[in-house]
Amino acid sequence: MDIRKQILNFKDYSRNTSTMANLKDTYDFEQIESHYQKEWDDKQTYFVETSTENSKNKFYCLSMFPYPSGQLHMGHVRNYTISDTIARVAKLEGKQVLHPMGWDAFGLPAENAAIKNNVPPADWTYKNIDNMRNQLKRLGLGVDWTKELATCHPEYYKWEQWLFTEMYKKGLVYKKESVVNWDPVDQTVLANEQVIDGKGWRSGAPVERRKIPQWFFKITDYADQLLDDLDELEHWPEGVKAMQRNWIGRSQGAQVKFQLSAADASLPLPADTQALEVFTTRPDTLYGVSFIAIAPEHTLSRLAAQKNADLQDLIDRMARMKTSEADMATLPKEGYPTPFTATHPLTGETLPVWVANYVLADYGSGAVMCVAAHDQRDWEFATKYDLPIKPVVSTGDEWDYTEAALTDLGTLINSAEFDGLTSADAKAKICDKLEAETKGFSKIEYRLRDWGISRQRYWGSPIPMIKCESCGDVPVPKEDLPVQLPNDVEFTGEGGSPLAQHATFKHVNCPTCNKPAERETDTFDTFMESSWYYARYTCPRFEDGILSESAKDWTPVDQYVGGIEHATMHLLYSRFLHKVMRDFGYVKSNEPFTRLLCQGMVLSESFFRESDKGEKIYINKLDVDFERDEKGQVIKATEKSTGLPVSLGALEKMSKSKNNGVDPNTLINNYGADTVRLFSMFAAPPEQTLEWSDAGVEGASRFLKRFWKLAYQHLETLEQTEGLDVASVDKMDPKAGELTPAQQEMRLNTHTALQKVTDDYVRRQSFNTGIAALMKLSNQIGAFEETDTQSIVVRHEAIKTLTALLSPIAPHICSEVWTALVGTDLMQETWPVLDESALKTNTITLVVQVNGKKRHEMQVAADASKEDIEKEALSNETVQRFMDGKAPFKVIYVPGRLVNVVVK
RNA sequence: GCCGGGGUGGCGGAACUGGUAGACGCGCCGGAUUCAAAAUCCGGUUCUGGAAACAGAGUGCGAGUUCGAUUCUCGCCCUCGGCACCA
Repeated sequence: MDIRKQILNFKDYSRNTSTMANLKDTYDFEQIESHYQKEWDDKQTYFVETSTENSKNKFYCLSMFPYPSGQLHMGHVRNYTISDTIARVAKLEGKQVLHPMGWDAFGLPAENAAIKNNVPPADWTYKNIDNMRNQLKRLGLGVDWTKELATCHPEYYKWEQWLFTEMYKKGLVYKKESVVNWDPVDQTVLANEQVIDGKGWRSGAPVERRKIPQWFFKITDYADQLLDDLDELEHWPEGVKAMQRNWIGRSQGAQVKFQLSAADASLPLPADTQALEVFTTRPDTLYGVSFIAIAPEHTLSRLAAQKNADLQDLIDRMARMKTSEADMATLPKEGYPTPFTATHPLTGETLPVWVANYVLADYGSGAVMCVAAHDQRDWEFATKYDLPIKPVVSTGDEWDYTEAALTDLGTLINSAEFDGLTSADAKAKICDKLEAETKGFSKIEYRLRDWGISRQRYWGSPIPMIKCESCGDVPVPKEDLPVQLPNDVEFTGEGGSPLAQHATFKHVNCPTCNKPAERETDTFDTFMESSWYYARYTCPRFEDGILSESAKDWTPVDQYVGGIEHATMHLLYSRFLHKVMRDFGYVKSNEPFTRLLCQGMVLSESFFRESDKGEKIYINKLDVDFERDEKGQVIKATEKSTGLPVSLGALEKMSKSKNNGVDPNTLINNYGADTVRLFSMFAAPPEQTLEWSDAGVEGASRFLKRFWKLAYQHLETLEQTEGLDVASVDKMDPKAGELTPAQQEMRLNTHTALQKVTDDYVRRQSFNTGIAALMKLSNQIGAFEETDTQSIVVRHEAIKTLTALLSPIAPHICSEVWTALVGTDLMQETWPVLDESALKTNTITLVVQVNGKKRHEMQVAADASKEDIEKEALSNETVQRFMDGKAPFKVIYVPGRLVNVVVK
């Protein structure tokens, strides 16, 4: 079980100079793939020493590590093929490539399996890891397995516990009450996904919101840095950066104080709630405030509910809601008036105080000032309850306030001495006035909330804190780390966390005063493990600290590849911990991931028929017969076993429940890893969704067979030519002597492809178009049938180039072809060198348009002058026909592209 | 609801900086090979009209900017991802 057992002994293999293998006449992927996978393992081809020296030319390529569910799925295949391709390109470019793999091994599924099958989570997880590692290896990934780590291993979580205690000492950790989903029947805390329609997934009981003390990281201390440093991330998708900016949600506004009074003498205001502090991003609309709204969980709401059964009902219903923002935002607006009023700080006006279900208790103070005229949510609420709508901003145009709120900025009206000011000026001036009268001040607020890291679960890293009656919260000292998870635990899914129920885990002596104390039984949020693993990969067995010097040299990650679903949380938390580790002196950079590629999901068609009860029964594609029309469109589908008609469902993310998953293992058995990799990379650009297609896989397989045959036939021709052998051809210069036009064209095609594929792989990361260019080159090589010596040399260059360029995608077949063609180890080779001279041509094709429509194509000399080109274009018969006898009004010439003749 | 993607032939996709819409692959159609089939090879394949040459239309919908828009702007529709305890 110990992952250190995975470390292999290194042998010193010299460069492979084995004698050239003759290719077999058929492509035997099984034999080739197992041979090279073994060879790479034996030679430790992908091992990299994470030394300072090597770091000067380093390339750290990382894919988001998988949760070890036990089954590799196509999403994994896609993710790891993308990162593997990028890593292999970098290796061919001569870089020191670190491409590690590990396991995000803590999480709910292991506990669920424990409850269901009575298997200890550790056993279940380690077994899954073994399975998945074997499956991953069959993909032929160029991964340095000596760097493997699993987050559930005590040697990993030890250091994260230690980091937590250091953060605690630096004041970055605090404890506060926070809401969880509570299942009153199972007496346990539920994750959001375990709450279905407001009910516990196992008990079916209505879930309650309950406040319990939990640990938080002060990520908000880093909010400005997290926001500002996004500008450094040139190679991140703009969309992801935008999502992070919105998530952090920095906004400039004002904190305004409203004095309260109680209208009902029997419900006096509590001593500590004589005023409400609200935050607004629109202080310019302060004169338009028509009411104040408070959250249902607010102290005043509960107070008011004592005299209002309907309000109490609303509060109860809200207490049964899930804690998610999406649920809150889609709720129809609902509220009740309270017997409290507020005084407008500037006008002295009396304003009603309402309870409103759209006010979030956890944001700010749980109260907002409502400007019905200029905020859409306030407007909806005001319209429903007939509250006043007071316009105080004008854009100069007429506005119908019975239709919607006017949310644009403008010029102030009905705002006393501020009338006529722009919204921007008014914001500042109103803040000044509030400040002068001590009724408010300007303030920056963030949407970002502190990161709650406590989970009431077993299968996570224990939070290393001890609660002592006399010393308070005491972090576990370094020498006592890690706080290990006990194995003797029972799983029932009831009664809360198994750790809290464990006989001895909880009971310890205080590290400070040695009196009996209680250990924290909550574990870390699993985002914790995934927020620093990339740094630990650089020194996974380092025993003297969280990170060795390697981490300074080998971070940041140069290329990170993973799913778009991690755009906000995982990436934000990682960026946060990276900055913390930087401030502690363990890494040097500001940001953990220099370049980010977010790959799309893998989708496939789903098929179903409806049962008598009207439920959808999903049927695997393999169990369906199809009838198609002459365009290949499915016109009829029936279930093989029953003959019943089957409906075509949507194109959906592969999942068990939709029965539309494709098993990578079966595919590798049938077609080989190279075909599966090729299809995954060819079928769509990496960041878009990928639609699975059996026919497409067949196509990828056919291409590899054609490629094989091309190489095989080339070698045959070569051997049959007198005076030639592979070794001599490989040393001959393809551009020596006069080339025939066909040979010149072949070289043009080869180097055009080389140029395009290099650009597609490296700059654009557009692998599908790169592969398309290679398929085109392959077709061109197939059409080049000359057999004279010079042509063989030209073809040799073409096939060698094709092999090298295809190798990051299909490494096994290319290794075998390369060995036969060149005799060296392709994995030790470098990227082909572009011959600029091969790209030169004498003539170019130009398009001639009339009024923007293509009407003619013409060949011109590459160095023809603008005048000559325009003259020739205008003299063309077709062009003249479309000019309809009129004189050209304007002629637009785009060099190398087109001539556009404009007539009126 | 808020934030961020996506929408192009029968299908997946290409067109990179506003300049030939449909590269490459799949499917389909025709042909070669075969006793036959599979496999393989060759040719065709956006739609409409036309025998063809050719013409017209066409990138989710509606407007706009431009000599020229899949690409830029504005307004919609559909769809996918995230929304803080799935990872």
